[in-house]
Amino acid sequence: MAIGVRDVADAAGVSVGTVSNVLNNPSLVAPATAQRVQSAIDELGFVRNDAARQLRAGRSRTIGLVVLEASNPFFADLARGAEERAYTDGLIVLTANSDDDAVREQVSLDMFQQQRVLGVVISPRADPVRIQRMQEQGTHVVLVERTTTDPTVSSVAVDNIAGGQLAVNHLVTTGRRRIAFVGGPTSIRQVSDRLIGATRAIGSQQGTTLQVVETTNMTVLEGRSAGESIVAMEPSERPDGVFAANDLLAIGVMQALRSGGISIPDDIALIGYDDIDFAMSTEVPLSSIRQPSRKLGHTAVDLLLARVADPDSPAQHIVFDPELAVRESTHSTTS
Amino acid sequence: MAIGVRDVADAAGVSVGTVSNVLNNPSLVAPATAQRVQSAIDELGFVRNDAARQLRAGRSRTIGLVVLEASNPFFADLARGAEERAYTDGLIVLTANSDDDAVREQVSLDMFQQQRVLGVVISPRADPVRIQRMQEQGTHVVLVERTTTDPTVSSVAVDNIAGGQLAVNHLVTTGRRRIAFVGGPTSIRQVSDRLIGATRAIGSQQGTTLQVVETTNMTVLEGRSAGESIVAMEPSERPDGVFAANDLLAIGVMQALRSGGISIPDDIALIGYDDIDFAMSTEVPLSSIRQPSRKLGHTAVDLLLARVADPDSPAQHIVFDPELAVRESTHSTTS
DNA sequence: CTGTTAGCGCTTTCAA
DNA sequence: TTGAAAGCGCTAACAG
Repeated sequence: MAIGVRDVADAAGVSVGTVSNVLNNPSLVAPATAQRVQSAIDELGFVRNDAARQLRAGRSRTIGLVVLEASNPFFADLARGAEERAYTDGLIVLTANSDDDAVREQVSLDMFQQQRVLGVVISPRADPVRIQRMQEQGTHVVLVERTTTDPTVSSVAVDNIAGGQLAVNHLVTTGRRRIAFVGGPTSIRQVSDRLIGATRAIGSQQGTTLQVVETTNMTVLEGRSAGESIVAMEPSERPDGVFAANDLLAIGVMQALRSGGISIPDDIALIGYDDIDFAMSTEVPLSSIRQPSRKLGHTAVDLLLARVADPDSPAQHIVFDPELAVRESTHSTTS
Repeated sequence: MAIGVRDVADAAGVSVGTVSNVLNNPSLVAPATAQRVQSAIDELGFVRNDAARQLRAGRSRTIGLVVLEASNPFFADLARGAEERAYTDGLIVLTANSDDDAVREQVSLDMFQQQRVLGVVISPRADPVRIQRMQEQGTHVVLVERTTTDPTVSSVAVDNIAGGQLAVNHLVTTGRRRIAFVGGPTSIRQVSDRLIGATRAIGSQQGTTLQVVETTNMTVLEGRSAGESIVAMEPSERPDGVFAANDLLAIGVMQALRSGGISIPDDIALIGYDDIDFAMSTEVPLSSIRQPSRKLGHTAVDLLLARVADPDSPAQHIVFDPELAVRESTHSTTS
């Protein structure tokens, strides 16, 4: 039924080897023959079977990418960067959503290994043992936004501790004293690192306090409940500065505070994290900590391909610095 | 180097056929044997080679999805819906970004065909001839948000003409008379349909006018330039109601109008399209036309699998109705 | 219940 | 410059 090299060869009056050559090593084939074969291909509508190619090659031309949450613009941008980089090498990126679920992540990794991907780029989570095993089995791994003690695994990240410090320092500098950190679960490394940074910034300032409002995930909805719990606090207990572990949460917090009649930034200053495109378009433009998301994806693929090209090359660890983006949501009220 | 069924068989002291059976038809294998084989698999770290499986099966267990713009939350949601549906059947979704570029779309479709995907879900664009050819070659196609004259292609869509009407009727009902449509390129079917709907709504109302501000794409940035051009107009020429062809554009328009000192909705009412999650979180909460994005993805995969299961089943065409979501950006000023 | 074996469609030596 | 033939790793008959 399906057209294969055999059919093309017959139609062009050549052997299958020749057909393969016009496909892969055109220079070895006489122009006239190549022309004839090409016509046959077009006429019959021949489409190469990638499975067969891979089987021979032993490896596919794909890269696996596992993200925590594809609907978070930060990861969408990251994926974008990875795809762009892969595209220039004629590689394709398979994206999988873990939804921060260990099982789904495992399933995705299994599939990727079965596909014999060149390598895998993984954002947070992922069992270190599993990762090590994958590398032993020849599937290269690059970690995004997560460091590891395993010296054989490359990683690319943004300094989350510095980011947390940057955020809280900014709040304190603009006159806030009672800071709340909204985020969670803290089992996510990025979250705990940002919290560490926040704590550190608080520690170096007299008369400032930090309270933690833990969330179960990092969505707008969760942000809204966190915001509601802040609205419900005794005014004397209430923070005057909120640092949300990502922009989605911050947006939710903003919605809840405003509908609770609390003014931003007058009553409470608010800063997010990631600086997604929408941050500048929220009700009150949101201050945030910018991460080079696209570049992260791009660099992750770079690192991966470097190891594919030379498996003996040492693992690399690249860390980018976050930047503070100040907008209205943290404008100082006392000049 | 890599572990194959052969190695597992040797280690377990059985034949390759038996190994294959514990993998695919466990019920045919004696429990004790199966146990032994399983141990060998775990011990050796055997990972099935999907390419080989596919080669035998003739088809892969993947579905291809081509979207216009993965960074648009509307498409992200759509993809999400498709993935969820696919996951329940143990299928994986390969997502490709066309960026509204015909070449990239072609490349993606080629890759999908080479992978022998079960079928492809395509949002806008796509050459009808190419689609027909793909179907002839056995790759099923489902169109999203785009109808076709080809009776053999299934499609799922939201009625864009109705949506356009809904939007403009709402503007007119709340007292606006000089309406501007912001969107483009009009070569995108969704855009032209929404414009048709808008025109129709205008046509049925006395004393209303419609002007078109065409954009080259549908991003926040383009929206901002469109907004700036509106700000630059003579006040007497300026519209008092703007209908943006998607929310990203609307957000850009909002930014430009506000920084140009134009009040929303007092001076100009603004309505977008898609009702992405962020629409309710913009500076002025944005009215929009809601589309069941997730459901679109879900349904598209349903339709695809129906045809995979029974290639002779007739093509289906499902059309959802859009809904009006009213928020502050269009609140009537004159009560 | 288990073993043997013939390919799936392609690439790639090796000869001619 | 082209052809013939040997697999890549797996599954699915078919025998035993």
